Amino acid sequence: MPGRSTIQQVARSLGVSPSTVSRAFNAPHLLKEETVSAVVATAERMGYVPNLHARALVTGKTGLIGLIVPDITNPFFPPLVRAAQRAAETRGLSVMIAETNSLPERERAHIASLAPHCGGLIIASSRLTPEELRHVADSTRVVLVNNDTEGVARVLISSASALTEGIHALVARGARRFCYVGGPHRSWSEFERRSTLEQLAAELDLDATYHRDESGTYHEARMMTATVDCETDAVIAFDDVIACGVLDGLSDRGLRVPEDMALLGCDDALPVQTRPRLSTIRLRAAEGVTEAVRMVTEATGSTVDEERVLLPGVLEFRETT
Amino acid sequence: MPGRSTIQQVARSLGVSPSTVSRAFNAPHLLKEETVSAVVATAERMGYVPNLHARALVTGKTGLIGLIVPDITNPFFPPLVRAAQRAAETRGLSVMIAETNSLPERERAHIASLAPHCGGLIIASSRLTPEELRHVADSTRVVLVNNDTEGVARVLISSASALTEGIHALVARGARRFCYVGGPHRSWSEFERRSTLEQLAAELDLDATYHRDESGTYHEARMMTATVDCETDAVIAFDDVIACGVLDGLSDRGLRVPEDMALLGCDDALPVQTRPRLSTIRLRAAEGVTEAVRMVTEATGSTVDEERVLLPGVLEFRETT
DNA sequence: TCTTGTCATGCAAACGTTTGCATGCGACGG
DNA sequence: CCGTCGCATGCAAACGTTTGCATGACAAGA
Repeated sequence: MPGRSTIQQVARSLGVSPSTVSRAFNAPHLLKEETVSAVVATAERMGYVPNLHARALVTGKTGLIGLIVPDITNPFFPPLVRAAQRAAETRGLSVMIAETNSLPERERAHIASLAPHCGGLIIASSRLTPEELRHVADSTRVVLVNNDTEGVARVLISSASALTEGIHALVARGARRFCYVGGPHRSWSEFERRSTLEQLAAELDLDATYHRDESGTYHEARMMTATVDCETDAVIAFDDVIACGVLDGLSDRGLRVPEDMALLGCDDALPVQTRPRLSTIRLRAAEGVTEAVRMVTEATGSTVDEERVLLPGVLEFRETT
Repeated sequence: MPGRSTIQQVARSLGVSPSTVSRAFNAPHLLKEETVSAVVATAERMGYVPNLHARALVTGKTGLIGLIVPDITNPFFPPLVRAAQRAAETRGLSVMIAETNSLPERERAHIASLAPHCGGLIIASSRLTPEELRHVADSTRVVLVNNDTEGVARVLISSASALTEGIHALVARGARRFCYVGGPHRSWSEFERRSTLEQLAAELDLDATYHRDESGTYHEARMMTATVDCETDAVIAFDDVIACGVLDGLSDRGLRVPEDMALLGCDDALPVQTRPRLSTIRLRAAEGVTEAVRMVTEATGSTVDEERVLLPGVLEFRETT
C-alpha cells in the first residue's frame, strides 16, 4: 500500500528519530552517508512523501506560486502558463492558476485568495490601478507581467520597437493613413501599441484613426471592420486574433490584403495560419514569464525588489504587408 | 498593515479563545450571533485570513484540486481549464495545473507530485495504461476526462454520435471515399473518432484511409496533406487545428473545399474563423469538466465512486461540407 | 587520564488550525 | 430551593513537519 505515510512512521520503522528522517532529505550533509541511504531506502519502500502543508506551516515556504491571467482562451496566454509551469517545476514548485476575465473585481478577489497561500504571485496584464498594485506588492511577493507600474517588479513583453520598425517599413512603402484596432482598455500592451502609433503619427505626420475591440474576439473585430475607412493604407491590430477578424472583415467588404490595405498583427501565437500569412510581431512571452518566475522565487524578503525587465519583440513581415 | 494575522491574535484582541474565532467561521450556529459578528468584524479589521496549510494539516482537506492536461496550447484545453477553475472557485477551491506534453513520463511525475497534496485530481486525456490509472485511482480521488478506463470515474466528451451523423450526411451527399487524419496516439478521443469511421466504413461499405498528425499541429497536418489521395471525397480531421492544416494543405494542391473534397473538423474551439467556415463538431468540454469537478469534490471516501458520464457533441455543418 | 572538540543524532518546541470534551452559567420544571 | 438541562465558550490535543539546542560517543591532543 503506497501513498500516505508520515515521517514518524518511517522513523519508527528505522529506529531513528523523525529529525533524522527530515534531515536525510533536507540536510543530508549532517548525517552519515549510510544513515542517509538507509532512510531514503525505507522512505521509498514505505511510499513516504512529505506533507507539503505541514512543511509550509513550519517553514513559511509554501512551494506554490500563483499565476493570474485575464483570459486563458486568448492564444497569447497558454504558452505563458506553460512556460510558468515549466519554470516552476524546475524549482520544485507548483503553480496555481486563476483567471480574471479582465474584471478588476475578479482580479482583486483572486489576489486576495491566492496571495496568503502562495510564495509569490505573477500577475499578467493586470487591470488594477498602480496604487492598488503597489499596495499588494507591499505585503506579498509580486511580479507583474505586461504592466508597467513603477515601484513593483515587472517584466514587459514589449512590441514597441518592433512596431516602430514595422510602421517605418510601411511608411517607406508609401503608407500614410493608418488605422489602429485596439484591444482591451486598461491593458498596458494596448497602451504601448497605441501610443507607439500615436507618437509615430505625430513625428512622421501620418493620418491615424483608432478603433477598439474591447472583447478581443475575432467576431467583434470582424464586425467592427465595417467602420474602417476604405482609404486606409495599413491597419495595425492589437493582436493576431483581432487581425484575423480584420482580415476577414476586409475581405467581406471586397478589400484585398495586402494590395488594398496592409495589415499587421501582434503575438504570433495563433495555432493556425491565415491566408495570406499574417504579418505580426513575435513576442517573447515564454521567456518573459520564465524571468518572472525567477524573480519571484529568488526574492529574499517578503517582497521582491523592484526590477524592470523589458523584452523587445521581433517584427515578422509575412504576406499581409 | 493588512495581510497575515493569526487566529490567535484575533482571539486575544477580542478576549476570546481561538476556538471561538475558528467557530465563528466554520460553525457559526454554535455561537451567539453577537459573538459571531464581533469576531468577523475584528477579523476583517485585522486582515485575518485563515492559513490554509494549517487547516489542511488538521482537517486533511487541502482545498486544492489538480488538473493535468497534455497540451495547454491546443485550443481545446483552455476553455476546459477555465471551466475547471470556475467550478472549483464556486466551491472555494483552487486549482493547480500541470501539463504533460503528452508524455506518459511527465504525466506520471505530475500525478505523483500533485496527488498527495490535492483533494482530488482531474486528468484530461490521460496517456497512461488502464492498470496504471486504476492503481492511482485506488489511493487518490481521480476523475478522468476523455479516457474510458473501466473502474475509475470518468467523463467523456464524446464526438461519436455527432460524427456518425456527419458521416451519414456526407454519404447521403454522395461521399464514398473517406480519409481520416488522426491526432495523438493513445488518446481516447482519437480512438473514438477513428473507430467511429472504421465501423461506419464497414457498415456502409465505404472506402477509408487513415493518416496521423502525431504532434497535433497545423504545420504537420498541412505537410501531411500532400499524401492524401486526390480522389478522396471527404476528410475527417481529429480536431480543428488539424482540419485547418488540411484545409490549407488542400488549397496548396489546388483542391477546393468543399467542391472537390469535404472537410469535417472537431472541437469548435478555434479563436478565429476559417474561410470557408469549417464544419465541425461542437464539444461540451466546459460542461464536462464542470461535471468532473463536481464528481471529484463530492466524493466521500478517499476515492471517487465509479461513474461514467458521456456528453455527446453536436454536429455543426458549415461551409466545408 | 583528562580535556577539548567534532560529529551524528535525539529532544522538544513551534507553526496555525480544528475539534472532542469539559466547564460554567442561566433558566426552567418540580 | 434544588436538580437538570442546554447553551455558549474555553482547554488542550492533534495534524506532520523543521530546527535550535542538548547529548552522547569517540578521537585526538596534552
